[in-house]
Amino acid sequence: MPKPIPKPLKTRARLLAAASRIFAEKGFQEATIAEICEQAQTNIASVNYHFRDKESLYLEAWRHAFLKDLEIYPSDGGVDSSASAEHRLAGRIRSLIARIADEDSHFFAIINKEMAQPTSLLPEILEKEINPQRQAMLALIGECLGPNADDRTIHFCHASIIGQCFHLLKVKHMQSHYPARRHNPELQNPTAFADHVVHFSLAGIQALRDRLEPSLGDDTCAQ
Amino acid sequence: MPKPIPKPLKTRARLLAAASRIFAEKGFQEATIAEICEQAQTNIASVNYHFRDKESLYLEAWRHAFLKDLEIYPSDGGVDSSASAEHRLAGRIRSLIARIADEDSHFFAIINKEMAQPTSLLPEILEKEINPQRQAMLALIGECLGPNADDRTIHFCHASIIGQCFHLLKVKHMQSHYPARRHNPELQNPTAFADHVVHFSLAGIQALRDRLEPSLGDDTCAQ
Amino acid sequence: MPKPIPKPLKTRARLLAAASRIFAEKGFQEATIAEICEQAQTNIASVNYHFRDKESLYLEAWRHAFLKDLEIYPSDGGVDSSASAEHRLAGRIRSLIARIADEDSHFFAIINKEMAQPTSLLPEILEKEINPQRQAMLALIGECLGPNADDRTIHFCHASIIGQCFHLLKVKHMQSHYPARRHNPELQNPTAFADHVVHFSLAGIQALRDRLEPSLGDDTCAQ
Amino acid sequence: MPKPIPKPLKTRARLLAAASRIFAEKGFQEATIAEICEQAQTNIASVNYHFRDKESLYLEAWRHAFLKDLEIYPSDGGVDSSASAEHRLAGRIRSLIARIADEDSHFFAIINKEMAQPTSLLPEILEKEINPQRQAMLALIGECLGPNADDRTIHFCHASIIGQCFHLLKVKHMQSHYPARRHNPELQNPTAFADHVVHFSLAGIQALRDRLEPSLGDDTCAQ
DNA sequence: AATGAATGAGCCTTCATTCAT
DNA sequence: GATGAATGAAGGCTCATTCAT
Repeated sequence: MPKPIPKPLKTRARLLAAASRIFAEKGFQEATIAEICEQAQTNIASVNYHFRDKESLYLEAWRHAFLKDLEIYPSDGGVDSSASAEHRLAGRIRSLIARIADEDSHFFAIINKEMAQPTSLLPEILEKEINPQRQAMLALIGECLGPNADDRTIHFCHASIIGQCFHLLKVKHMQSHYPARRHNPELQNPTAFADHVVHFSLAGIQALRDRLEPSLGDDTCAQ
Repeated sequence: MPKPIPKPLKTRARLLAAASRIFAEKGFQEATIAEICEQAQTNIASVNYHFRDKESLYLEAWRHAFLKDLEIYPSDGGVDSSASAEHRLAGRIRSLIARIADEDSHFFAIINKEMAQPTSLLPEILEKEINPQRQAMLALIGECLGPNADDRTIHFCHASIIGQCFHLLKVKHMQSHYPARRHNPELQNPTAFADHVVHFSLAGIQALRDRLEPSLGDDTCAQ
Repeated sequence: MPKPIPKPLKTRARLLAAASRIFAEKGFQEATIAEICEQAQTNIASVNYHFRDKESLYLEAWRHAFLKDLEIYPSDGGVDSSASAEHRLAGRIRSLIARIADEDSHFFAIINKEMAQPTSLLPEILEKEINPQRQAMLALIGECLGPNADDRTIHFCHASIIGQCFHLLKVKHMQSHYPARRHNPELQNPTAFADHVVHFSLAGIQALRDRLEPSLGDDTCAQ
Repeated sequence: MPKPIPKPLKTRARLLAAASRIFAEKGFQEATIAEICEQAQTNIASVNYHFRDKESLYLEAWRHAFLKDLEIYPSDGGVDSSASAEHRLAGRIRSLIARIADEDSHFFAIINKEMAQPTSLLPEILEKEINPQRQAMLALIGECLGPNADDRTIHFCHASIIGQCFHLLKVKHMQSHYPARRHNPELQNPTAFADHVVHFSLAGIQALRDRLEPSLGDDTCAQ
C-alpha cells in the first residue's frame, strides 16, 4: 500500500502526488504531513518550504487532482451537444461514473471525504466545481422530463442520479479499506454499472414524465 | 447547538447520549473525549471508568443509537408480509428514508461517517446490521424483477436504491454544516422524497423486468 | 542558577513560581515551557492542564508576582496621607525602588521585559497597574511644584523620577546576566540610592518651582 | 511601515540597513532572517553568504548603526572643552537625548533591546562604547559636585542622569508599539525635555554639592 | 462510584543553517 | 557572486490514558 513516489520527480511534484493520494485515503485531519513526506521521500520541513502549511498543501493537492482528472474526462462524456437530452444526460452519467471508478483519480475521493468531514475547502469545491456540473445536469433532466416538469421533480431526479453515482464512490472507498470483504459488481465492471444507472434512471424519468403528461393516451408509445 | 445532557440521567447514560450525538456529528477521530464529557457534564476520567476507552465508548454509543432507532422504525416499514413485493419494497425504502431523515437518529449519521472514515467498528456494523437488511432488500428486488433476474441486475438495482437513500444522508449532513447554503427539497419533505424514490425505482425495476422478459413484445414498445 | 522549585508545593504553585522567575529572566518569547516545567519538576503537558497555554500561564504568573509584591510593599510607602506632599512623594519613590531592588520580586522584571518586547499583556498592565500609580505620583508632583505648575512640567518631572527608578531595574537585570561585571552601588545599597533619588529629585522640583514663582524673593527660605 | 530597502544599494548594504532596522525593532531573537531578507529584497541564503550567520550579521548591523550615529552626533554635544563643567555636562546630556530621540537612529534602540535581553554582544558594546562615555560623564559630574564629592555620590548622580535619558528610549519604543496610546510630551519636543533634564539634574547636583560643603551655612536654609 | 491531577506520545509549525547549482 | 532547494532541531499544543485519592 505505501508505494513511495519515485525520486526523479521534483520534491514539490512528489509532495503533491503523495498528498493527493493520502488526503484521498484518509481525509485532511487524519492524514499527517509526516506520512506524506515519508511517501514523497522528503523531510517534514519541505511542506513548509513549498506550500507554507498543511492546509495550503491540501488545497494544492486538490487542484492537482482536479486538473489531472479534467485532462482525461470531459464532463459531457464526449457526447455531441446536438444529441438528444437523453443521450447527453447518459453521457454525463457515464463520464461521472468513469471518473469515480478510476483508481488513479483522487479528486472524487477527496470530495467524498470532504462531504463527510467538511473543511474550509468544501464551499470552494462546491461553488467552483460541483455547482456548474449540477446546473448542467439539472437542465438536461428538465429537458428529459418535458415542459411540465416542476423544480422539485427535477431536483428529486437529480438526487436519484447523483445518489447512484456517489454510491459507487462509497463502495470504492470501502473496498480499498476492506479489500477481501465482498464482491462488488459495480466496481468490477463500472461501465456495466454506468449502463445500468443510465437505463434505470431514464426509466424513472420517463415514468415521471408520463405522470406529468396524463393527457395523451396511456404510455409513451401512444400512437 | 451544544445542548448539555440533563443531569437527572446517570453518568453512564449521559455519556452515551452525548457520545452518540458528537460521534454522529464529528466522527470517531475528530470527536474528543473532552468535548463529550463536557456535554455529559462529567469529568474526563469517567469515560475510562465506565467504558474502558474511547473505542469502547464509540461501540456502545453506536449500539445505543441503534437500539433507540429500532424502537421507532421497524425495518419493514410496517408493511404486512403478505403484501406484494413492490409494496414491501416500498415499505422498506420509506422506512429507511424516514430513519435517515430523522434529526434525532444518530445511527445513520455514524454509519455515514464510518463509510468515509472506517474504523474497526465498520465490519461489525456491516455484518450485524446492514447485511440482514441488505439480504431482505435483495430478495424483494429479486421478486420485483421476476424469475429471469440475474444476480448482477439485482445487485445493481439494490445499489441504485441504496444510493438514493444514502444521498439524503449526505445532504442532511452537509446541511448541518452549512445551514444557509441551499434549499434542499429532499430534507424539507422527506416523505415526498421517499415517494419519489419509490416511484422512480419501481419504474427502473419495471423497465429492467421488461427487458429481461422479451416474450411479450420485444422491448420498449417497439412498434 | 537553575534552582528547582521544592516539591512540597502543588504542581500549579510550582509552575507559577518557576514561570514568574523564568519569564522575569528571559521574557515571554525566549522562555520555553520546557524549561519552566523542568524547574517546576513536572511535565510539559501540565501547563496545558493547569493554564491552557503559555500565554495564560504568563498572565497568571504576572498576577502571581504582582500579588506577592503587593503584600509586602504598600505603594504609598507607608507614609501617612496627612504628611506633606514632599514626604508622600518620597514615600512612593522609596517604595518603588524597594520593590524594584527586591531580588525575589519578579513583577518589575516582567514589566522591564514587557517594555522592551511588548506582548498583548502590556496594555493590561499599563492600564490596571501602572496608570493608577502614575496618576497618584503626578498629583503629588503637581503639589510639590505649586499652583503655577503646567502639565508639561509635571510630566517632565515624573519622567525624571520614573527614569531614575527604572534605571535601577536595568542595572539589576544586567547584574543578573553579567554578575562579575562591575560594582553597582545602587544595587548594593538600594536604600541609599532611594535617598539619593529623593534628595536629587526634590531639589530638581524645587528649582523648577522657583523658576515658576519668580515673584517672592530669591529662594525657598525667604522668610 | 515595512519599507523595503531600495535596490540600488549592494546586497550587503541592503542587508545591513534592513538588519539594523529590524534588530532595533524586535531584538536579536525575535527578528528573523527571513524578514530581514525580505526587506532587503534578497534571498535567505545571502545572510550566510555575506555574514556567515545571524549573530555576525547582528554585530555588523550594530557597528553600522553606531557609525551612522557618530557621523551626526558628536558625543560632547559640540560644547567647547574650555567651557564650564556644567555647560559641558549639559552638552553631553543634550547630545545623548538628541541621539535617543532620533527616529532614524537604531543604535540606542538596539542597546535598549540588549539591556532587556542581553546577548553576547552586550559586553562588547558596554566596553567599547558605553564605558568611555560613562567615564567622561563621571568626570564632569565629579567636577560639578566639587572637590568633596565621593565616588558613590558621583555614581548616583550619573545614574540619575542616565536614567532620565534612557527613560526617553523606553517611551519612544513603546510609542512605536502602541502609537495611539498616550500623548508623550518628551517625544513631541525632545529638545524641551533635554532642557528639562539639564535643569533638573543640575539643580539636583547643586543641592548635593551644598550638602557636601557645609562650610557656608549648614544645609538647606536651616535657620 | 467518581474525580482532580498528571503524563507521554504525536502533530504542526518555525527557523537558522547548509547544500548544490 | 548569488540563489533556489532542502534539512534538522526545537517549540507549543492536543489528547487519550492513567494515577491517586
